[in-house]
Amino acid sequence: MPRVGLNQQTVVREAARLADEVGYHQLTLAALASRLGVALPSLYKHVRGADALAQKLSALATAELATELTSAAVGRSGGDALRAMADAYRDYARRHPGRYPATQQVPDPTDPEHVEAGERAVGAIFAVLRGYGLTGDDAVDATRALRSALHGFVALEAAGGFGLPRELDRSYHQLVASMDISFRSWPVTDA
Amino acid sequence: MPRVGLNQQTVVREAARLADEVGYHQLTLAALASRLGVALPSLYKHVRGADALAQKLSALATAELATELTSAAVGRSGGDALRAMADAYRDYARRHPGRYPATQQVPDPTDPEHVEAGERAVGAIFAVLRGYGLTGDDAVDATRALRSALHGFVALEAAGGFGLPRELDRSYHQLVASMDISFRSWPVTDA
DNA sequence: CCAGGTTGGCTAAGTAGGTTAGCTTTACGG
DNA sequence: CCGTAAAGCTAACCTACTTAGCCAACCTGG
Repeated sequence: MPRVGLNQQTVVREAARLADEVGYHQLTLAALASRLGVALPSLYKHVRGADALAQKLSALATAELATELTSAAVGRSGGDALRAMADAYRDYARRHPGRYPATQQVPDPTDPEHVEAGERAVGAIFAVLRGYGLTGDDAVDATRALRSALHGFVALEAAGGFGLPRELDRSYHQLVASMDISFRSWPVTDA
Repeated sequence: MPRVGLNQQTVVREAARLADEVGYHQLTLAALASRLGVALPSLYKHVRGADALAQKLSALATAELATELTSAAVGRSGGDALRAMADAYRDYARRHPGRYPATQQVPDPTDPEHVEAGERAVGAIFAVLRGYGLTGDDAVDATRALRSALHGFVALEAAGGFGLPRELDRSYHQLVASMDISFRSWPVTDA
């Protein structure tokens, strides 16, 4: 039996590729093993099981997303940064339909890289909002609002929840523009 | 073998209850059958399988949500209606953590009740936005924006994606208030 | 250069969930 | 009160995940 030479990184990377092809929920250890040219139980030498693989995939995708959000915003500020980051967010979700859902898994506290990736992602959003002069509780609320809007749109779009795919770009731009306006006069109520 | 006297409605209703208790993804035909006091394959006399059950559950939950959204908005208009509907939306998702995810499934075109429920739900949102003077493409964009914001928040909240659950009410109210402001000056860009 | 030990691969076997086939028996309508 | 539609059953099989335990390939040190 010739060795294939896998390690955890190659396994998780291939899982990401496979997920993008067949969909997050169709990612299966059996398919992954056959793709890697190995019998299914061999995967257990590299990942502790299906749940652990999903967690590692989440760490990978979250790190990628954080990086793309960060670099989209670099050198910009205000509405400019917001639009660039929002476009990068949706773009990532569409280019990686299998990885994106993994980013919604809450980071495994025992995996420092995962935790760091999560912090980097929300940190990128936080930084953009600081450009609007938002800090403290206001920044927390605004971050949650922005994450909600972006994730909600992207999730509904991916699920086909908007019916006909026509004019989705325009709808998204309106949504982002409306958040821009809101952030300029945040907080929007004194509650 | 005494008959239990099931029919499709009782099966789907019990599935909804079970889903709320154990979670949407933990809903299993085996658990449902044992809950109904029946052997697993007997369920196939009432639903065509696990996928069909999920679809019927979606129809049920969508209809419930549509009804609650509609009655929250009745007799109100503008920001008042928006806030009432938004509260009803989040409230439904929290009271029914197992049914809510089912509402995101796109309606089965071959199930008239399901289709009607979906139309009623987005119709309720549409009606509130007409109170802002929005029609045509603007109303489409605004509806998508509102659905994105509400679903995004509720999904992230349910997933524990916001970290500590502190001050979530305040964050939600800010989000809704910001949408209210945006809708008053919609469209928000001429793109 | 070969002798270990480590480890990556394997097969076999078991669990859980879903599905189909086909039988039995209840319950109801004529 | 008989015949039949259908509600329930058991048995069997498929896919997916997991664990146990074996074997061989690779690396390292003597």
